[in-house]
Amino acid sequence: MGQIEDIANEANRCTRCSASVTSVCGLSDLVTHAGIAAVSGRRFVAAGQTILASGGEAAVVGTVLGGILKVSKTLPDGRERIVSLLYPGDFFGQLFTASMDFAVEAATDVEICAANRLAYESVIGRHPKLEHAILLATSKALAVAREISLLLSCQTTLERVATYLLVTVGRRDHLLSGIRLPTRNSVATLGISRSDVASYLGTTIETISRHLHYLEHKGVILILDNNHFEVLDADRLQSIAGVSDNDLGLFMPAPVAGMSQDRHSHTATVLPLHLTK
Amino acid sequence: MGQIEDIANEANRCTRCSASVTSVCGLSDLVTHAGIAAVSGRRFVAAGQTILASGGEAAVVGTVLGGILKVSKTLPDGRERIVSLLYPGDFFGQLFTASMDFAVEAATDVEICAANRLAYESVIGRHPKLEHAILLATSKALAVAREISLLLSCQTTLERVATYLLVTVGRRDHLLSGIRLPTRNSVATLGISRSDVASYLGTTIETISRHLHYLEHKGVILILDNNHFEVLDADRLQSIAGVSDNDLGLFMPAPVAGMSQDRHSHTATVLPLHLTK
DNA sequence: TTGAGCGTTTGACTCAAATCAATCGTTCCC
DNA sequence: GGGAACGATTGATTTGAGTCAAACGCTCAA
Repeated sequence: MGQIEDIANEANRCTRCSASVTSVCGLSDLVTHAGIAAVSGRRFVAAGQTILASGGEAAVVGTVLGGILKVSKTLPDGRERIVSLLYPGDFFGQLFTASMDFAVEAATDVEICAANRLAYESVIGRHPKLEHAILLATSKALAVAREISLLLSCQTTLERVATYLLVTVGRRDHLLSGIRLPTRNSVATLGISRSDVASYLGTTIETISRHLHYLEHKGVILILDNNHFEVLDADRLQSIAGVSDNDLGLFMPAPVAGMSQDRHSHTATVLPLHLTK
Repeated sequence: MGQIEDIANEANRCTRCSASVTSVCGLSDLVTHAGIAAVSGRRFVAAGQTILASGGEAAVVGTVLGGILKVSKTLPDGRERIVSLLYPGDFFGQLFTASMDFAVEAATDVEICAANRLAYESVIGRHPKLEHAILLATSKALAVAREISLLLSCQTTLERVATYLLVTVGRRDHLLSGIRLPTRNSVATLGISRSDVASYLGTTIETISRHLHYLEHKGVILILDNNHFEVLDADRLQSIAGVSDNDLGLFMPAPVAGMSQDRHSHTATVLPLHLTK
């Protein structure tokens, strides 16, 4: 088999991958695809398993294909805080650092596409397009992390619970249709354990329980079971959450192509700071 | 003047810049330096001025040369929350997005090196090394943002104040010596207004005042004036803060070369990423 | 010198949410 | 069927920290 066929073959594994729509693998370039595919492999990880330990070696990086990963750190006093949740299409791991600042664990049973970090870095070195895609993904993760730190310090726990429900429903709608569904009656599936939700929202399971029942009592949601909640009044839920559509949108997955859509869309605009050198 | 001289001239403006040690401009490559210099210019901004408005056009990006910038968002109810503080050497602004997710304002009188965003992006497109440096900076900003969200949701306000003092002192020591000073008796200079500190730590000026006086009462610090605090017992302060050395280190500036030290620490000028898998 | 203006400190009060604790409901296994 | 194990709920209590308000101290200008 010739080199061209080799590349095409490897690349196919990526282009046919469901994650390539929203992940950093979503690149038009076949050669890049082949480069990633050559060092990557699919793996199943059971819920609760640690993929990368906080403070441990940053051995692998990769993409979530299915399930939910949590990025967390356990404090000296034993409490664990989840600083980020990663969904299918999200990149995980840390590049260009020897040791992990945070742990990466499976919040549910997950399927990942993983690569040796150094090998992946070498692919990045050969494919600027890939590095660009990763920069975009990292930039977005930064915006999300800052938005979360905003939520944590400014919102009440009720507002956080409401926001989480909205984001969860929004994510599902987003995945189903690509656009916001006209009907906003939707079911939020937690997916992760109640204690993980509590850790992510910086609160306790008791408080979450109270707020969920409060929201049901007010007729805003319907508790179907411990993991499923039907949103009856999305507008009311959003007004309780106190966040704008815009801010909610930050949490939604965005196709890689869309992230840089404005890059060449218009010519240079005027600089407000009136630049001279 | 020939082309070579032109490049050398432009590049000199960057290589001689004090920020190039810790900023994304810290690149060995003269051509890249020249590319950045060609689109960048120095600017003074008075304290309180807005450089980029939240939701506004992401018109410029750049590097802090002196002073402190704040990255913030004002909530619908009028309260402002600072999600990040940027010090000399830090990159500011958002790349590859049309509108700003957060505002960027001068917390003190600042000097910046700014560039039109689109022009800068085009430099990035021509210089993968620059994009790589920016990826490293963004990755670090992400780790810091997550660490902050950890502090906000897990630590008491007293712990946050203690952590802030430690980080402030540490940053000064860091800048002075490049390494940790043997003596840990140091003076923390707030630099920014008390209300900015409060906003950054997710608390109020009253609470900060109380905790500072509590720490003085306990003999851990000495209040010199409203902006200067001598740390008398750094170990005790750290045990009150309840954070590890490692976590504190995340907040310290790191030379760009050092950030990727595990990759090509030996030869800075060689083409990056020639690692085999 | 005086007083306006601003930021800081201090005190009193309130409240959201954590903590502690008991109960309930499942599931699963002997 | 019984009961251990686990998670979710509900209640009672405590507390950290925000809010409100008053007093203090400093700077600056008339």
